[in-house]
Amino acid sequence: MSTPVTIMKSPTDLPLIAAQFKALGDPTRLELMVTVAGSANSEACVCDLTPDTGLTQGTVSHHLRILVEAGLLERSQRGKWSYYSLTTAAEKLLASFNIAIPLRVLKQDDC
Amino acid sequence: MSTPVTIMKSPTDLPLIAAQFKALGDPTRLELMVTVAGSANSEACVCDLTPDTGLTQGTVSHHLRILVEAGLLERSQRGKWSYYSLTTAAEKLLASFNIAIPLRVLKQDDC
DNA sequence: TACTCAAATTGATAAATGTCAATGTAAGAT
DNA sequence: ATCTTACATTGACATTTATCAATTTGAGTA
Repeated sequence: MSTPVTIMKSPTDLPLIAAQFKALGDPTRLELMVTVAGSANSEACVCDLTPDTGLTQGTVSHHLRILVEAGLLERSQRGKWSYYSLTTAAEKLLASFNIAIPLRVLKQDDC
Repeated sequence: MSTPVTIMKSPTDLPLIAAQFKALGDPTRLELMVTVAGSANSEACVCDLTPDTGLTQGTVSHHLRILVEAGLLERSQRGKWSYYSLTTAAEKLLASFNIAIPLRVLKQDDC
């Protein structure tokens, strides 16, 4: 009988994980993540995201870039627009915190 | 038949959660958390934690204070020593990331 | 081609952060 | 009472960060 075992991240992973935590450690960026997660098709463009924040478009682009570099958002350009969506890593991460992840993401059976 | 529902944090919680992420977003602090989690009785004193980091004792105390203020560590003084241990919030948080939480913490039935 | 719109990038600046050396504090030991 | 030991705090400093205003890039449009 196999007992459940904790899969432990190797110490090498810690800086990478810390980088993800750091990226989420800014209220604006966490709000961006939540907004993206709650958007139609789980994606949003900069013009959708900017007004909510009360910040400049350039600043929002900057935050989005940080989230992309942390592996939490993906960027896909269609026409003039850049659409940002959660990576699977980010979905798991936010879901484990019960942070505003729409049901669609969690109920994987009917997707 | 009830369908599983995501408990969504209210937007008000986001700054608090961001603060916890921020506290964990430093490699040194994340390493401190892991070391504490892996220590005997899941607690450690500053003198145990300092050498691993390669940092000054004062700096380590500083980081520990930040983790306490974020609600991730608890401090209990016994004699000359200050023992730091994970809060239950921190245990859940790290466990959801499978980060070096000893089995003892996870197998709640035999505690 | 020239124009428009969305987004990225640059440069500047004020604020926050991580770190150390030095000092302060408080509890046990001599 | 004096001395150690463990830890916290302070002050200083270099680096990083969040932000804006302004400019550039790049894709569609007239």
